[in-house]
Amino acid sequence: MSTATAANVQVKLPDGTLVEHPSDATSLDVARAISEGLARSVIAAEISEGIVDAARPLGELATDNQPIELKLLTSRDEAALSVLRHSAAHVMARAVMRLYEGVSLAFGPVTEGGFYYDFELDEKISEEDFPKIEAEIKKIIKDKEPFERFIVDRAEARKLCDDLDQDLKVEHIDTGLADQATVSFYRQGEFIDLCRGPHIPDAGKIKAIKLMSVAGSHWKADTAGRQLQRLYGTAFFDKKELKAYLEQIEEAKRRDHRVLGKQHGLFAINPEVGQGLCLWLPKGARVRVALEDFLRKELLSRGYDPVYSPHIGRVEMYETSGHFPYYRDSQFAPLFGSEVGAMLDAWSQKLEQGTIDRDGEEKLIEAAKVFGVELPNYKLSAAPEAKQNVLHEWQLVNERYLLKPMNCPHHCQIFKAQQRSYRQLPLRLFEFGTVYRHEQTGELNGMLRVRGLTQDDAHIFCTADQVEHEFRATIELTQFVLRSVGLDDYSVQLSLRDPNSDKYVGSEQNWNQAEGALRGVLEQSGLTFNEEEGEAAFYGPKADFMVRDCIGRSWQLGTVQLDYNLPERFKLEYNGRDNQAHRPVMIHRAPFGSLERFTGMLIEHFAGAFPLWLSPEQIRVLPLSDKSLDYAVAVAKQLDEAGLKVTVDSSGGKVQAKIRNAQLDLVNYMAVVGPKEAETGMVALRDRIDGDLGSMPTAEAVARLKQEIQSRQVRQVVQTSFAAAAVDSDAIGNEY
RNA sequence: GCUGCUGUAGCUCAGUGGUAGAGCACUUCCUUGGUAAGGAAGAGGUCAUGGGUUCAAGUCCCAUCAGCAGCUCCA
Repeated sequence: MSTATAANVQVKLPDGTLVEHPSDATSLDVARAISEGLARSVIAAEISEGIVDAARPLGELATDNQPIELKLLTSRDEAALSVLRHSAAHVMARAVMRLYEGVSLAFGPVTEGGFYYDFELDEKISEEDFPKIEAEIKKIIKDKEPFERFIVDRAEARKLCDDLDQDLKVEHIDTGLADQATVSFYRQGEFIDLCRGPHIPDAGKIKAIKLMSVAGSHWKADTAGRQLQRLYGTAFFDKKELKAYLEQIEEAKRRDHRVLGKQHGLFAINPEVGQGLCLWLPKGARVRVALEDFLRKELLSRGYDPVYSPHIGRVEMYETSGHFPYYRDSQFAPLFGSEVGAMLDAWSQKLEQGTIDRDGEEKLIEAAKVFGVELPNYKLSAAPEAKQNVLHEWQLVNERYLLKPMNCPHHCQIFKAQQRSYRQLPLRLFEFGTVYRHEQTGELNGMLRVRGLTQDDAHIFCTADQVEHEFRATIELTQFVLRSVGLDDYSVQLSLRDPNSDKYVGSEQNWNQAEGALRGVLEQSGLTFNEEEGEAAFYGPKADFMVRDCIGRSWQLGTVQLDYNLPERFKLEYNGRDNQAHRPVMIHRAPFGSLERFTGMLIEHFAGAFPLWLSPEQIRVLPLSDKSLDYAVAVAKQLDEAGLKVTVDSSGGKVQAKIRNAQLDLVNYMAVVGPKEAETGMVALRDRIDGDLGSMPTAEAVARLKQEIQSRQVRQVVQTSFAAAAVDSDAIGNEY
């Protein structure tokens, strides 16, 4: 029985104590009743419905007669950082509006590392303007004005935004918020913004804030829509955390795989070869070979069969799979057996888009004749679809090829190439398959996003009963692979379809079955995973591994995808125990994702200093002087025969210089050899991390290195961690 | 693809409309050494490409190409 009256509310604190306050009291009052110091440090409050302003009257928060379960959030709570940052976005927007004329506000949400606010204004903001904006921000913070929340109905809100000349907000009230009866605003001094909140009690809580960058963006993410300016910033509860964050950014820059890749001769991309086409230089290729050999051996021992497929395939096959029409814009244009092919292709597309008239068609028919192509069945009066069919008939006979954009259709054809029995299932086909995708120029990024990439691809064909076991096995394989390269911090994102979108193919039943199977295995696995609607591939749900590297950045690496659709489209069948034809289920999986992206990520993760088993140069022999060069070469031969990646430094300098160069080249071990070693058949081993290890027989050095390689030991030169950096930006939704 | 910024020696970068620069790397010579830089000399440039303005363009303007950041996208 609650003792709360209409004028009082009961509050239950996390330790279980019950306190009673007047219903117009706020979380700040609750804190004040405990201690003044707590009241000063309260940022926001958490109740069962989510995070709310510490300044909200408790009476508004009570849903029924039950006590409010209230947790006071201070700077120590992770969720409080998002509240702070969103409030910082308001402060920044306020400063910008004070300094510039005609600022139209868009959205100002929290991001992983900070916050941004999108503005529409005529004047271009540049980084040179940051000091004056930051100065204005400091003034606002110094005034310690409170954030005040108020609620109005939609019509009133629309008028308020209109009066404030905030046309983007007006548009949003008319469209995005059309179903809301009332909306909330926050006022801070002269600054009023349509906002769901929550906010910090006053701007004085922002102890460290910095503008980071300015960039273009689009209103509601529509590239055809209005162009906005996006101002990025970050904020923290104290200056030390900001400093640590800025250091992390610097560290990330130092680890940039494009810089390290060039510096250490790992890979190159140049415009003469083509945008997004990666050249693996010898040292980078050695890393790749180590990864490939490792995975190939592992897959062979786990019941996979190696296969190979060509780099091009007929367009019709990709039409069957559904990829060709779906990804038309991000594929390289089809290759044609005849020059007229491209013309017919463009012709067909114009028919589809309705961008051709009778005159144009007649010209094209004439042009086709010039190429010797007669189209007697092409009737000008026919429907566009019928005309397309005529063109398509010609295209069927006169082959069109696509640079292979994915391996799945080929592997489906390999499944089909032989009669299949349930006894052969699961059939696991793997290939380091190189595929080509015409990614937009703006997407390209070193090795991380390229136009030609090699997937460590495999497709498992199995019965519905085997799905769960196979899915579990691929999850385990991925975990094993990640562990082997020293990546231990990861979670899984389960990507599901958006039931309201028409982007997805296949039956409702198949989708439910597939999604249920993935969820079930993940639940049993004990892995932490989150579900994302609308992130699935068009043919099936997927589980992606989100991996955190050693400086706290998150990467999407390995993927496992379930697919009931391609087997259907390719009419794949196996003969069951019942002697009936059955349709197999298909699992797509790639623990690395692509060799390019994975290697690029590893370069950044290890800052270019690969663990011994992946290292392109495991040991370098350093002769003390030319007098010891012959012995050095003999030692190198011994190391090479033992299977180690070894080089000799035959340059003329002093051994100190050779050591320095080897250290800078990130060679794992150095074998210093002089007259003393030559006499006794020894090497003076030096570790790049621990330094001089003393003299030992060459065989002992070999054994030591072989052991480290075999155990795939990961010894990082640089181990850094930045606790303060990342915030889960989904943890709080401050935008409508 | 869109917006903005950038493009000078192999690399990192200086360079005021008036003779193209530095450090590292490279080549040659000297030095022959014991755990993070020995010394000297030399070579290396269509200043991204194409136009334009100007007596004169690496420098100012335009276009193209490429890179970077962000947006959008990622089978």
